[in-house]
Amino acid sequence: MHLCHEHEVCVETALATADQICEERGVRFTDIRRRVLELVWENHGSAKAYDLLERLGGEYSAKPPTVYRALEFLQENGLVHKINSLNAYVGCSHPLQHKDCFFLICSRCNEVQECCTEPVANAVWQMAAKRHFKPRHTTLEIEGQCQQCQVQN
Amino acid sequence: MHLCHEHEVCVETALATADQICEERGVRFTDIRRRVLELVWENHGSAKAYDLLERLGGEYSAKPPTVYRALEFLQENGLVHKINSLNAYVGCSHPLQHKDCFFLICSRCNEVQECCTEPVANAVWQMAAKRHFKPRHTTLEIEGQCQQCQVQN
DNA sequence: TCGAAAGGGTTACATTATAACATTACTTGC
DNA sequence: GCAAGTAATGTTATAATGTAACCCTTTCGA
Repeated sequence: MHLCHEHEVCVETALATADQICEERGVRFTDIRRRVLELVWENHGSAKAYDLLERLGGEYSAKPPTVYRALEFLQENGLVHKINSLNAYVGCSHPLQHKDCFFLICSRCNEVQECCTEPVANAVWQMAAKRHFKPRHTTLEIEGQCQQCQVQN
Repeated sequence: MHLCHEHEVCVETALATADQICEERGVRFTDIRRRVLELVWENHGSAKAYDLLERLGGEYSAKPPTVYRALEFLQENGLVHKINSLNAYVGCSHPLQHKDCFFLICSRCNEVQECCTEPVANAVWQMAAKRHFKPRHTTLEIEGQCQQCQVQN
Protein backbone atom coordinates (compact mmCIF):
# COMPACT_ATOMS: atom_id res chain seq x y z
CA MET A 1 0.00 0.00 0.00
CA HIS A 2 1.41 3.33 -0.97
CA LEU A 3 1.44 6.18 1.44
CA CYS A 4 -0.80 9.11 1.00
CA HIS A 5 0.40 12.44 2.14
CA GLU A 6 -1.36 12.44 5.45
CA HIS A 7 -3.74 9.61 5.83
CA GLU A 8 -5.46 11.06 8.90
CA VAL A 9 -6.95 13.61 6.57
CA CYS A 10 -8.55 10.83 4.53
CA VAL A 11 -10.02 9.30 7.63
CA GLU A 12 -11.26 12.57 9.05
CA THR A 13 -12.80 13.54 5.76
CA ALA A 14 -14.51 10.19 5.43
CA LEU A 15 -15.95 10.38 8.92
CA ALA A 16 -17.07 13.97 8.52
CA THR A 17 -18.76 13.19 5.23
CA ALA A 18 -20.42 10.19 6.81
CA ASP A 19 -21.72 12.34 9.64
CA GLN A 20 -23.20 14.73 7.19
CA ILE A 21 -24.77 12.08 4.98
CA CYS A 22 -26.34 10.28 7.91
CA GLU A 23 -27.72 13.51 9.22
CA GLU A 24 -29.19 14.41 5.85
CA ARG A 25 -30.72 11.01 5.54
CA GLY A 26 -32.02 10.95 9.05
CA VAL A 27 -30.22 7.72 9.91
CA ARG A 28 -28.20 7.09 13.02
CA PHE A 29 -24.45 7.08 12.77
CA THR A 30 -23.92 5.20 16.01
CA ASP A 31 -20.62 4.62 17.75
CA ILE A 32 -20.20 1.12 16.41
CA ARG A 33 -20.94 2.19 12.88
CA ARG A 34 -18.54 5.07 13.14
CA ARG A 35 -15.84 2.89 14.63
CA VAL A 36 -16.22 0.26 11.90
CA LEU A 37 -16.03 2.91 9.20
CA GLU A 38 -12.92 4.28 10.86
CA LEU A 39 -11.33 0.83 10.82
CA VAL A 40 -12.26 0.29 7.19
CA TRP A 41 -10.50 3.54 6.44
CA GLU A 42 -7.36 2.61 8.31
CA ASN A 43 -5.68 2.31 4.94
CA HIS A 44 -6.53 2.33 1.25
CA GLY A 45 -6.74 -1.39 0.95
CA SER A 46 -9.75 -3.53 1.52
CA ALA A 47 -10.65 -4.91 4.91
CA LYS A 48 -12.06 -8.34 5.66
CA ALA A 49 -14.99 -8.56 8.02
CA TYR A 50 -13.25 -10.84 10.48
CA ASP A 51 -10.17 -8.64 10.50
CA LEU A 52 -12.34 -5.73 11.42
CA LEU A 53 -13.86 -7.87 14.12
CA GLU A 54 -10.43 -8.67 15.48
CA ARG A 55 -9.34 -5.06 15.30
CA LEU A 56 -12.41 -4.08 17.24
CA GLY A 57 -11.03 -6.31 19.96
CA GLY A 58 -13.14 -6.24 23.06
CA GLU A 59 -14.80 -2.98 22.08
CA TYR A 60 -18.56 -3.19 21.99
CA SER A 61 -18.30 -6.90 22.83
CA ALA A 62 -18.07 -7.34 19.11
CA LYS A 63 -19.15 -10.58 17.50
CA PRO A 64 -19.70 -11.34 13.81
CA PRO A 65 -23.17 -9.82 13.62
CA THR A 66 -21.83 -6.62 15.13
CA VAL A 67 -19.48 -6.13 12.22
CA TYR A 68 -21.79 -7.39 9.51
CA ARG A 69 -24.59 -5.15 10.67
CA ALA A 70 -22.36 -2.14 10.68
CA LEU A 71 -21.06 -3.01 7.23
CA GLU A 72 -24.58 -3.50 5.96
CA PHE A 73 -25.58 -0.11 7.24
CA LEU A 74 -22.50 1.52 5.73
CA GLN A 75 -23.15 -0.14 2.39
CA GLU A 76 -26.79 0.87 2.34
CA ASN A 77 -25.75 4.44 2.88
CA GLY A 78 -23.03 4.36 0.27
CA LEU A 79 -20.19 4.73 2.75
CA VAL A 80 -18.44 1.48 1.98
CA HIS A 81 -18.39 -0.91 -0.93
CA LYS A 82 -18.00 -4.64 -0.89
CA ILE A 83 -15.35 -6.06 -3.18
CA ASN A 84 -16.92 -9.35 -4.15
CA SER A 85 -13.84 -10.84 -5.67
CA LEU A 86 -12.06 -10.45 -2.34
CA ASN A 87 -14.89 -10.79 0.13
CA ALA A 88 -13.68 -7.54 1.55
CA TYR A 89 -14.80 -3.99 2.11
CA VAL A 90 -13.43 -0.56 1.19
CA GLY A 91 -14.40 2.91 2.21
CA CYS A 92 -16.20 4.83 -0.49
CA SER A 93 -14.04 7.72 -1.56
CA HIS A 94 -16.83 9.92 -2.83
CA PRO A 95 -20.13 8.89 -1.35
CA LEU A 96 -23.34 10.05 -3.00
CA GLN A 97 -21.53 11.24 -6.09
CA HIS A 98 -22.07 8.17 -8.22
CA LYS A 99 -24.30 5.31 -9.13
CA ASP A 100 -21.93 3.02 -10.92
CA CYS A 101 -18.39 2.90 -9.76
CA PHE A 102 -15.65 0.38 -10.11
CA PHE A 103 -12.40 -0.66 -8.59
CA LEU A 104 -8.78 -1.00 -9.56
CA ILE A 105 -7.33 -3.55 -7.18
CA CYS A 106 -3.58 -3.89 -6.96
CA SER A 107 -2.71 -7.45 -6.06
CA ARG A 108 0.81 -6.46 -5.07
CA CYS A 109 0.18 -3.66 -2.57
CA ASN A 110 -3.53 -4.32 -2.04
CA GLU A 111 -4.51 -0.74 -2.67
CA VAL A 112 -7.99 -0.25 -4.08
CA GLN A 113 -8.75 2.77 -6.24
CA GLU A 114 -12.34 3.70 -6.79
CA CYS A 115 -13.32 5.11 -10.17
CA CYS A 116 -16.52 6.40 -11.65
CA THR A 117 -15.63 7.45 -15.16
CA GLU A 118 -18.49 7.93 -17.54
CA PRO A 119 -17.20 6.07 -20.60
CA VAL A 120 -17.14 2.71 -18.89
CA ALA A 121 -20.58 3.13 -17.39
CA ASN A 122 -21.87 4.22 -20.78
CA ALA A 123 -20.37 1.26 -22.58
CA VAL A 124 -21.97 -1.04 -20.05
CA TRP A 125 -25.35 0.62 -20.39
CA GLN A 126 -25.26 0.51 -24.15
CA MET A 127 -24.28 -3.12 -24.20
CA ALA A 128 -27.06 -3.97 -21.80
CA ALA A 129 -29.57 -1.94 -23.80
CA LYS A 130 -28.64 -3.80 -26.95
CA ARG A 131 -29.70 -6.98 -25.19
CA HIS A 132 -32.78 -5.31 -23.72
CA PHE A 133 -31.39 -5.98 -20.29
CA LYS A 134 -32.28 -3.57 -17.51
CA PRO A 135 -29.29 -3.19 -15.20
CA ARG A 136 -29.83 -2.48 -11.55
CA HIS A 137 -26.41 -2.90 -10.10
CA THR A 138 -23.00 -3.27 -11.66
CA THR A 139 -19.99 -4.93 -10.11
CA LEU A 140 -16.75 -4.08 -11.87
CA GLU A 141 -13.53 -5.13 -10.23
CA ILE A 142 -10.24 -4.97 -12.05
CA GLU A 143 -7.38 -6.86 -10.56
CA GLY A 144 -3.88 -6.00 -11.66
CA GLN A 145 -0.95 -3.85 -10.71
CA CYS A 146 -0.92 -0.17 -9.86
CA GLN A 147 1.56 2.31 -11.24
CA GLN A 148 3.88 2.40 -8.26
CA CYS A 149 4.06 -1.36 -8.02
CA GLN A 150 4.95 -1.67 -11.68
CA VAL A 151 7.85 0.69 -11.12
CA GLN A 152 8.99 -1.05 -7.98
CA ASN A 153 8.99 -4.49 -9.53
CA MET B 1 -35.11 -19.20 -16.28
CA HIS B 2 -36.39 -19.07 -19.81
CA LEU B 3 -36.46 -22.14 -21.95
CA CYS B 4 -34.10 -22.55 -24.78
CA HIS B 5 -35.25 -24.44 -27.79
CA GLU B 6 -33.67 -27.70 -26.87
CA HIS B 7 -31.40 -27.45 -23.95
CA GLU B 8 -29.81 -30.86 -24.49
CA VAL B 9 -28.14 -29.31 -27.48
CA CYS B 10 -26.51 -26.70 -25.26
CA VAL B 11 -25.25 -29.38 -22.92
CA GLU B 12 -23.99 -31.63 -25.68
CA THR B 13 -22.24 -28.76 -27.38
CA ALA B 14 -20.61 -27.66 -24.16
CA LEU B 15 -19.36 -31.15 -23.42
CA ALA B 16 -18.12 -31.72 -26.93
CA THR B 17 -16.29 -28.40 -26.94
CA ALA B 18 -14.79 -29.23 -23.58
CA ASP B 19 -13.60 -32.58 -24.91
CA GLN B 20 -11.92 -30.86 -27.76
CA ILE B 21 -10.31 -28.13 -25.68
CA CYS B 22 -8.95 -30.57 -23.16
CA GLU B 23 -7.56 -32.72 -25.90
CA GLU B 24 -5.89 -29.77 -27.58
CA ARG B 25 -4.44 -28.66 -24.30
CA GLY B 26 -3.32 -32.11 -23.29
CA VAL B 27 -5.26 -32.02 -20.04
CA ARG B 28 -7.46 -34.78 -18.74
CA PHE B 29 -11.20 -34.39 -18.92
CA THR B 30 -11.94 -37.02 -16.33
CA ASP B 31 -15.35 -38.44 -15.45
CA ILE B 32 -15.77 -36.25 -12.41
CA ARG B 33 -14.83 -33.12 -14.30
CA ARG B 34 -17.17 -34.00 -17.11
CA ARG B 35 -19.99 -34.77 -14.74
CA VAL B 36 -19.55 -31.49 -12.87
CA LEU B 37 -19.51 -29.54 -16.11
CA GLU B 38 -22.67 -31.34 -17.15
CA LEU B 39 -24.34 -30.37 -13.88
CA VAL B 40 -23.24 -26.76 -14.24
CA TRP B 41 -24.86 -26.78 -17.63
CA GLU B 42 -28.13 -28.21 -16.41
CA ASN B 43 -29.62 -24.81 -17.02
CA HIS B 44 -28.58 -21.31 -17.94
CA GLY B 45 -28.48 -20.08 -14.40
CA SER B 46 -25.56 -20.22 -12.06
CA ALA B 47 -24.87 -23.20 -9.84
CA LYS B 48 -23.61 -23.11 -6.28
CA ALA B 49 -20.81 -25.45 -5.35
CA TYR B 50 -22.75 -27.17 -2.60
CA ASP B 51 -25.76 -27.62 -4.86
CA LEU B 52 -23.55 -29.35 -7.36
CA LEU B 53 -22.23 -31.46 -4.54
CA GLU B 54 -25.73 -32.43 -3.56
CA ARG B 55 -26.72 -33.14 -7.15
CA LEU B 56 -23.73 -35.40 -7.47
CA GLY B 57 -25.30 -37.37 -4.68
CA GLY B 58 -23.39 -40.50 -3.90
CA GLU B 59 -21.58 -40.46 -7.23
CA TYR B 60 -17.83 -40.48 -6.87
CA SER B 61 -18.27 -40.34 -3.08
CA ALA B 62 -18.29 -36.62 -3.62
CA LYS B 63 -17.22 -34.29 -0.85
CA PRO B 64 -16.50 -30.56 -1.02
CA PRO B 65 -12.97 -30.92 -2.41
CA THR B 66 -14.32 -33.12 -5.17
CA VAL B 67 -16.48 -30.33 -6.48
CA TYR B 68 -14.06 -27.51 -5.84
CA ARG B 69 -11.26 -29.35 -7.58
CA ALA B 70 -13.41 -29.98 -10.60
CA LEU B 71 -14.55 -26.36 -10.65
CA GLU B 72 -10.98 -25.16 -10.35
CA PHE B 73 -9.96 -27.29 -13.30
CA LEU B 74 -12.90 -26.11 -15.36
CA GLN B 75 -12.14 -22.49 -14.56
CA GLU B 76 -8.47 -22.85 -15.41
CA ASN B 77 -9.42 -24.21 -18.75
CA GLY B 78 -12.01 -21.57 -19.45
CA LEU B 79 -14.97 -23.93 -19.30
CA VAL B 80 -16.76 -22.30 -16.42
CA HIS B 81 -16.71 -18.88 -14.83
CA LYS B 82 -17.23 -17.97 -11.24
CA ILE B 83 -19.80 -15.28 -10.54
CA ASN B 84 -18.30 -13.59 -7.52
CA SER B 85 -21.33 -11.61 -6.59
CA LEU B 86 -23.28 -14.85 -6.22
CA ASN B 87 -20.58 -17.26 -5.16
CA ALA B 88 -21.76 -19.41 -8.01
CA TYR B 89 -20.56 -20.88 -11.25
CA VAL B 90 -21.78 -20.80 -14.85
CA GLY B 91 -20.76 -22.71 -17.92
CA CYS B 92 -18.76 -20.66 -20.37
CA SER B 93 -20.77 -20.25 -23.53
CA HIS B 94 -17.83 -19.71 -25.86
CA PRO B 95 -14.66 -21.03 -24.35
CA LEU B 96 -11.34 -19.84 -25.75
CA GLN B 97 -12.93 -17.07 -27.72
CA HIS B 98 -12.36 -14.29 -25.26
CA LYS B 99 -10.17 -12.79 -22.60
CA ASP B 100 -12.50 -10.38 -20.90
CA CYS B 101 -16.10 -11.30 -20.69
CA PHE B 102 -18.91 -10.21 -18.47
CA PHE B 103 -22.27 -11.28 -17.24
CA LEU B 104 -25.84 -10.10 -17.33
CA ILE B 105 -27.51 -11.70 -14.36
CA CYS B 106 -31.28 -11.66 -14.14
CA SER B 107 -32.34 -11.59 -10.53
CA ARG B 108 -35.86 -12.62 -11.40
CA CYS B 109 -35.26 -15.78 -13.46
CA ASN B 110 -31.61 -16.29 -12.50
CA GLU B 111 -30.46 -16.63 -16.05
CA VAL B 112 -26.91 -15.55 -16.73
CA GLN B 113 -25.91 -14.27 -20.15
CA GLU B 114 -22.27 -14.11 -21.01
CA CYS B 115 -21.04 -11.23 -23.17
CA CYS B 116 -17.71 -10.27 -24.64
CA THR B 117 -18.36 -7.10 -26.57
CA GLU B 118 -15.35 -5.04 -27.48
CA PRO B 119 -16.55 -1.57 -26.49
CA VAL B 120 -16.84 -2.39 -22.82
CA ALA B 121 -13.48 -4.09 -22.66
CA ASN B 122 -11.96 -1.14 -24.49
CA ALA B 123 -13.49 1.40 -22.16
CA VAL B 124 -12.12 -0.53 -19.22
CA TRP B 125 -8.66 -0.75 -20.71
CA GLN B 126 -8.57 2.92 -21.54
CA MET B 127 -9.70 3.93 -18.11
CA ALA B 128 -7.07 1.70 -16.53
CA ALA B 129 -4.39 3.03 -18.87
CA LYS B 130 -5.24 6.56 -17.89
CA ARG B 131 -4.41 5.64 -14.32
CA HIS B 132 -1.34 3.67 -15.41
CA PHE B 133 -2.92 0.59 -13.99
CA LYS B 134 -2.07 -2.73 -15.58
CA PRO B 135 -5.15 -4.96 -15.51
CA ARG B 136 -4.75 -8.69 -15.26
CA HIS B 137 -8.27 -9.84 -14.68
CA THR B 138 -11.60 -8.10 -14.90
CA THR B 139 -14.77 -9.05 -13.08
CA LEU B 140 -17.87 -7.44 -14.52
CA GLU B 141 -21.21 -8.61 -13.28
CA ILE B 142 -24.39 -6.75 -14.05
CA GLU B 143 -27.40 -7.60 -11.99
CA GLY B 144 -30.80 -6.60 -13.29
CA GLN B 145 -33.69 -7.94 -15.25
CA CYS B 146 -33.64 -9.67 -18.61
CA GLN B 147 -35.95 -8.88 -21.47
CA GLN B 148 -38.44 -11.66 -20.93
CA CYS B 149 -38.76 -10.94 -17.25
CA GLN B 150 -39.46 -7.28 -17.91
CA VAL B 151 -42.30 -8.31 -20.19
CA GLN B 152 -43.68 -10.85 -17.76
CA ASN B 153 -43.73 -8.47 -14.82
C1' DT C 1 7.74 -51.85 -16.23
C1' DC C 2 9.10 -48.51 -13.21
C1' DG C 3 9.03 -44.02 -11.35
C1' DA C 4 7.22 -39.42 -11.43
C1' DA C 5 3.33 -36.62 -11.64
C1' DA C 6 -1.45 -35.86 -11.69
C1' DG C 7 -5.84 -37.00 -9.89
C1' DG C 8 -8.80 -38.24 -6.30
C1' DG C 9 -10.50 -39.89 -1.32
C1' DT C 10 -10.84 -38.51 3.21
C1' DT C 11 -10.67 -35.92 7.36
C1' DA C 12 -10.49 -31.96 9.44
C1' DC C 13 -10.80 -27.25 9.62
C1' DA C 14 -10.77 -22.26 8.09
C1' DT C 15 -13.37 -18.49 6.49
C1' DT C 16 -17.43 -15.90 5.56
C1' DA C 17 -22.06 -14.89 6.75
C1' DT C 18 -26.77 -15.15 8.82
C1' DA C 19 -30.98 -16.64 11.71
C1' DA C 20 -33.37 -16.06 15.72
C1' DC C 21 -34.47 -14.25 19.84
C1' DA C 22 -33.53 -11.31 24.03
C1' DT C 23 -32.35 -6.82 25.61
C1' DT C 24 -31.39 -2.00 25.44
C1' DA C 25 -31.72 2.63 23.53
C1' DC C 26 -34.00 5.99 21.04
C1' DT C 27 -38.01 8.72 19.43
C1' DT C 28 -42.49 10.20 18.94
C1' DG C 29 -47.14 11.35 20.21
C1' DC C 30 -49.64 12.45 23.97
C1' DG D 1 -42.23 13.40 31.26
C1' DC D 2 -44.01 8.90 29.90
C1' DA D 3 -45.75 5.05 27.42
C1' DA D 4 -45.47 2.53 23.39
C1' DG D 5 -43.39 1.48 19.26
C1' DT D 6 -39.29 1.08 16.55
C1' DA D 7 -34.45 0.77 15.78
C1' DA D 8 -30.12 -0.85 17.41
C1' DT D 9 -27.39 -4.06 19.73
C1' DG D 10 -26.21 -8.37 22.46
C1' DT D 11 -25.89 -13.24 22.30
C1' DT D 12 -25.95 -17.91 20.87
C1' DA D 13 -25.93 -20.93 17.52
C1' DT D 14 -25.39 -22.43 13.03
C1' DA D 15 -25.34 -22.07 7.90
C1' DA D 16 -22.72 -21.51 3.74
C1' DT D 17 -18.51 -21.36 1.35
C1' DG D 18 -13.94 -22.86 0.67
C1' DT D 19 -9.19 -25.06 1.69
C1' DA D 20 -5.10 -27.72 3.91
C1' DA D 21 -2.94 -31.80 4.42
C1' DC D 22 -2.07 -36.39 3.92
C1' DC D 23 -2.39 -40.67 1.58
C1' DC D 24 -3.59 -43.75 -2.00
C1' DT D 25 -4.60 -44.68 -7.00
C1' DT D 26 -4.23 -43.85 -11.77
C1' DT D 27 -1.94 -42.32 -15.73
C1' DC D 28 1.83 -41.31 -18.62
C1' DG D 29 6.36 -41.07 -20.28
C1' DA D 30 11.07 -42.85 -20.30
